Amino acid sequence: MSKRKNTTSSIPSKTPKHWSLGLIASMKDPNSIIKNTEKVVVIKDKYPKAKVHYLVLPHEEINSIYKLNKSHISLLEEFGNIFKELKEENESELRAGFHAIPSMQRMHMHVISTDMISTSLKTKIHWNSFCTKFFIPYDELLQELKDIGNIRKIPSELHTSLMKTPLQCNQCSFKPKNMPELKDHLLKHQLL
DNA sequence: GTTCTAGAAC
DNA sequence: GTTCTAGAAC
Repeated sequence: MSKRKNTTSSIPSKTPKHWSLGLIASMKDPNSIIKNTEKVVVIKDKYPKAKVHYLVLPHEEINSIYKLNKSHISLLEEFGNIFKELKEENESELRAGFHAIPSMQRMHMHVISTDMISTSLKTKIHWNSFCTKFFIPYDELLQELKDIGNIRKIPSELHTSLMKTPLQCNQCSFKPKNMPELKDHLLKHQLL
């Protein structure tokens, strides 16, 4: 047996060329897939920010919510049906929505429980991505698509200010001074 | 999006 | 001295 090291040229890499393509790879990974229908795939978020955290993605190559038009309304209604199914299958209270400025390619809807208890929840940006207006609820996105036929981008200064929003508990009026204090506080809500 | 870690904050 | 945040990653 040769102990020769594997070279990069001899290993077919499963790693995407760029991190922003990671979801497109996960859509094909049987270990990640929760549901797979004609129009959409549901996968587990690789770095869940709460006890329950799924992503719903279309098979259609829609890069982001900013590529949507009125022809996609029926697809979005399918997203709503999937959300309803997931709520029926889970004990936890779930929310569905989209990040105003997503980091990963392929349009995706987050379905996430309100507990926000997870070791992968680490930074203020993580928190503010789900607990400020940076998180666009499913119903609001669908309504905007029906009303004006597309999704309007948020101004970059609004993005900056949302990410700098002081920490605020999503379940009460408590304003933690840092992330460890917030995470400790969230555990107390879980006991009630 | 995450990881790593310098240096700010405590 | 330790905890915590925030910017670079070729």
